[in-house]
Amino acid sequence: MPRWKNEAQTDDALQRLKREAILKEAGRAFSQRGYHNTSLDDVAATLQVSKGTLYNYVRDKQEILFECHLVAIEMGKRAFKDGQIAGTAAEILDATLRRYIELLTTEIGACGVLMEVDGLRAQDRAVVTRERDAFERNLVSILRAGFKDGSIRKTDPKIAVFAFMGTINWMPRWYSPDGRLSGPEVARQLTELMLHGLVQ
Amino acid sequence: MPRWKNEAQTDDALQRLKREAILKEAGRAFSQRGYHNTSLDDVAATLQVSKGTLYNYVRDKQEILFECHLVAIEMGKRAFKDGQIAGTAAEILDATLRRYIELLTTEIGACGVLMEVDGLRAQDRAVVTRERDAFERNLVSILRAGFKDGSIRKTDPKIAVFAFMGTINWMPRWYSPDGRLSGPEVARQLTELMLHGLVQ
Amino acid sequence: MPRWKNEAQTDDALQRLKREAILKEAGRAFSQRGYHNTSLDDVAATLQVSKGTLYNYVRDKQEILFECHLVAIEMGKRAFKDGQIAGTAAEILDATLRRYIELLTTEIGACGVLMEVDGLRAQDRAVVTRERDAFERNLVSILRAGFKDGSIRKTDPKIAVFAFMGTINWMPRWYSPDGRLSGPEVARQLTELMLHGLVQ
Amino acid sequence: MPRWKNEAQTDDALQRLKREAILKEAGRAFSQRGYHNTSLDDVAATLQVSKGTLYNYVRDKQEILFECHLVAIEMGKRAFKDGQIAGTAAEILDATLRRYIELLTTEIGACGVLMEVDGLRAQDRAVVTRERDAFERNLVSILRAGFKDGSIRKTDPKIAVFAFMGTINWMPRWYSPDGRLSGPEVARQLTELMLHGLVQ
DNA sequence: AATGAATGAGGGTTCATTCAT
DNA sequence: TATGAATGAACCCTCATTCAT
Repeated sequence: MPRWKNEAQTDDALQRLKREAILKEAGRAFSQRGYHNTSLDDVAATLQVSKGTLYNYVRDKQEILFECHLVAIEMGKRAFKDGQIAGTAAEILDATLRRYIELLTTEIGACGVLMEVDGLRAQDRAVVTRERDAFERNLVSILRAGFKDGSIRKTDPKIAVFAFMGTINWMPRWYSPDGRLSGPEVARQLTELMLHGLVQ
Repeated sequence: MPRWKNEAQTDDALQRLKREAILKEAGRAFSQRGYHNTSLDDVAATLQVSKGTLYNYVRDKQEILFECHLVAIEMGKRAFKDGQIAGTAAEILDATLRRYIELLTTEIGACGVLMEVDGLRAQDRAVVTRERDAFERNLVSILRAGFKDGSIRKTDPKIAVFAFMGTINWMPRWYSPDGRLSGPEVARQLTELMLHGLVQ
Repeated sequence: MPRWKNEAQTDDALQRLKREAILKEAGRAFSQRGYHNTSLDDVAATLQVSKGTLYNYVRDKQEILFECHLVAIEMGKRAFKDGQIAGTAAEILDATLRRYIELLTTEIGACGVLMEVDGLRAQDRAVVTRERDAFERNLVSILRAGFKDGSIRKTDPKIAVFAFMGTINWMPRWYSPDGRLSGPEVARQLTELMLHGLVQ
Repeated sequence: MPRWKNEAQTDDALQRLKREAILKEAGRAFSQRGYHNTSLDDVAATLQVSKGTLYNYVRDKQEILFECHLVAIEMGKRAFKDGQIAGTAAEILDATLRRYIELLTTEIGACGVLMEVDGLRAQDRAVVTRERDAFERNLVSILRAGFKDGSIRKTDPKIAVFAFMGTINWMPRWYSPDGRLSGPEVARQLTELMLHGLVQ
């Protein structure tokens, strides 16, 4: 008689809810301790469920990892959509990054696994790599637009993207939903840092 | 008859060279694939040596990890020393970060393990944590000095440090010594990004 | 579908029974072939179980060893309690030793590891050493009482205790529950030998 | 340039001396810490010799063990010879056991391995078993003679022999040449205990 | 659907043994 | 002969995964 954190009405919705609970908790644990430092025993224990039960909802550990990547990928796509405002490239970049970080903070578990690519099944890895490349290309596009419209300083766009990704992927190591700063606040500050730097 | 990549003159130097070769290759592998994704079999195979041989030079896997941390820590200390130039806090920060990145690029393997703290022996972890905290406090100090002398914009110093660390720790995932950009060039660009941002 | 030698009614009792079965078989093997000559593969194979299964019931090999020691220690304490009869020191010694041997023969596996102290975890070794010293001191006390009440010949008490311990610790090498002599019979004969010697 | 404890004149004698030094030290270590708890690294280190050097003098670790057994076996034979005095069976037994213990104390290392039979090569084990059986049969013969001539109480002779062996084989765990009691003194006391017991 | 026992592959570590120098 | 580096087999232990109930 497991104790799932959430309850739902229909049988089908219940199914999905349980699966989500597993993905969420696993993602959280992966983010904090790392994928390989987290055993499914840990995850099951936190959910007050037996380990075997997990396999009723997910195929294997790799699938969990893949799903976490998908969540982050989805957020990236969403951020680009929401960032399509009218304005200079710099303003679009600002809106996009801020939105991305805001979304990540709502489910911090998902994005802490972005560095875990080797753990993925080959075919899943292909998907993730493709999406991540697309994400980075999109960022580069915004940068190039900024070079053109003069709103962004000319720098090596790849380096800039790497700096973004590093800053963002490092978040799970220090951000906590219960911490001093709210998600949107963190998003605001990080984005400002990345766009305007420290020197005045 | 193993084939070590490097050769040396004296016996003693050879010993040290082999140990360094192991640390270097292991660090490189840890950086690229993660600590837990890298078996000592892999490391040994790359060095064309049997796994048992590794144990003539290192005590265990945890020691390798610790040594990698030590290298990065040493680089951090060195960066602070070399960054003690005359000038504003912003100039000092610039010099320090740039130097730090320059050093890291010379031995990129070492810094990719900075996120692997759980794998360390308890006593080693204490050392690493203490040093990392000192490193971050030092950065915060520079920032505060910059707030005072007016050379640095007032921002949350902790967030800024987290942004730095993320940017830097992400480097092993994309930087390659054989790549398009040299270490110093990467150092210059990343530092400029962090200090001056993207918006002009 | 492993085949445990014993079956039990309740689930909980089954758990304990399996653990006991492991400890018993391991103790038996340790006694006959020595701690280091016995791999957990051997133990698992004898129990017709995979090696991994053992770890559902015991933490590690050292714990098994420690538990064996505990059994023997417990028997020693029990022997002293049961030996507290009214009578001369010689009679008490006789009752105590006989009881000790009787108990040991009921679980011969346990006492064959008494010489394996180096394999123990440091903290467990401290316990075992403390208890063994207490056991030997108790025996010496009985001897000294015998010197006083005249029931025991004056001899070096430490040597006498060493002789006891040797005689007893050697038992696993020759005693078998299925052998010619029953446990109590062996206890009677050994005790008489130790107390009265061979010469008439 | 190894440092052997002993020096010798001829080349051949030197050879044998070195071999003996290895056997002695190994036997000592085996006795104190057990066969499997002693690595050849330990032995080599104590002799201030490299591990590889050992293999110039002994075939392998098993041979060392076998040689230790042989030494003890030889002592047993010698004890029987020297114990062939005129007198009752009890007196012969006394002389034999005392002599045996005296001899063992001169090279305490050798006898501490008597319980390590599983480590032996099959063919060596056959030799050792045969000799040990002969030794025990010889003791039983003396006992039976004592039953006849009335000098020894009628007891189960096998049990008595097991008691002897246990007492003797346990010696390496507590006897030290530098200890409070000399070898002959220990021999005297142990023998008296075994023959006359504790009760007066 | 939930359980938890069982499994087996994989990795870290030790150490006896070999071998080129 | 002495060395010590290298090897590989053996063992302990973890953990993702399966399966009978």
